[in-house]
Amino acid sequence: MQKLNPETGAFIERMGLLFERIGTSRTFGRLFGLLLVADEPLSLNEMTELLHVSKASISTNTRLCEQIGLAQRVSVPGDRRTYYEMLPGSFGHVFEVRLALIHEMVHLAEEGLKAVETDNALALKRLKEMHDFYEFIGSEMRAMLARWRAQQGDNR
Amino acid sequence: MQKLNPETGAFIERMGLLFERIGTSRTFGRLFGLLLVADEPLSLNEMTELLHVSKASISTNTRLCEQIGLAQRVSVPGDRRTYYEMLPGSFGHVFEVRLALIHEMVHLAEEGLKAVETDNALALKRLKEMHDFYEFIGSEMRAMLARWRAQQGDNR
DNA sequence: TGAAACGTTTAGTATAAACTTAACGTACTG
DNA sequence: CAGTACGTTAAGTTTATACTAAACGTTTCA
Repeated sequence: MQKLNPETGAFIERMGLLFERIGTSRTFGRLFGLLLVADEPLSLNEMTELLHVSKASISTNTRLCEQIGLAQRVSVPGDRRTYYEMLPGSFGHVFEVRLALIHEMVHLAEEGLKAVETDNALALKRLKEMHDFYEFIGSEMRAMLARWRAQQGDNR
Repeated sequence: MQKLNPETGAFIERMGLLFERIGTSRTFGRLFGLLLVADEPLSLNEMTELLHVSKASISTNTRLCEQIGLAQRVSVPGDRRTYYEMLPGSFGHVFEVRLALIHEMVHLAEEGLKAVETDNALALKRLKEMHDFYEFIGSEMRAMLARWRAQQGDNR
């Protein structure tokens, strides 16, 4: 992967913008996009050149990718560079981060129910709605993810 | 609602921090938290005092709440202030914003499939996974939300 | 042993987001 | 008609985030 065709470059930029909207940095999204379309594991220098981003930034973001479980390091005998490669199932990992937030919403709603005055019927009603909503959504989403993974396992 | 008890204040702060993590401003999250626990519609001045935030910021954020469909304006005859009140079903609205992002992911995956070289089997495989994943998750989530709403409707 | 390659870390910088202050327009009220 | 209340808008400031440049430590090789 010495060079990107223009369409692929555009795809990577859009990944950057979209990931920015879901709370990561633009560079992180671009990097994830690059790893997604790579035809082979990439070294830090390659990523630096393809994305026109500093070595330091790539180093930080690749390690972040690895920690989250989106990419893995690949080593080659007789080569001291470290290559990175996207892992299958990454999208599920991205999704799990959202699931964790949903569960925090459930807990927070419980805190709220304990916090408000007992005669504040409006607040109690709304907090109960919040609690029930996120509990419902959270458990459904977890089940959904499990179904996806089972289905993926079958397709191997 | 002249004053907040300390626990409710803590709840509001946690709402601020949690909403910050899902991409809004901290103040927006606090405001949403305040509207959630309010025992009556609140005026701009009340919100300013309860949250210790400037009038300008409250004005901006209440209008944002209204646009998204989280709150509604309430007017009182013989009173020229505007009051705001949280709407039931707000959590579903918050959720719909996420759904829109999922659909963008599907589109972006399609762009990617058109962009990469046809002999890049790895990229094609990953982009297909991305596409199928978000399509699956997106349609399931939409169905889930519809189920929630139907169930809520029954409980009225 | 000295030089080069590689990746990390640190220090400094740029930028975007969101706040406050203050000015403003409009509409009531005495 | 002057003064006040209310909400919006505009200008300026603050802050956090994420970048780059550069120094660094380690390893490899001539």
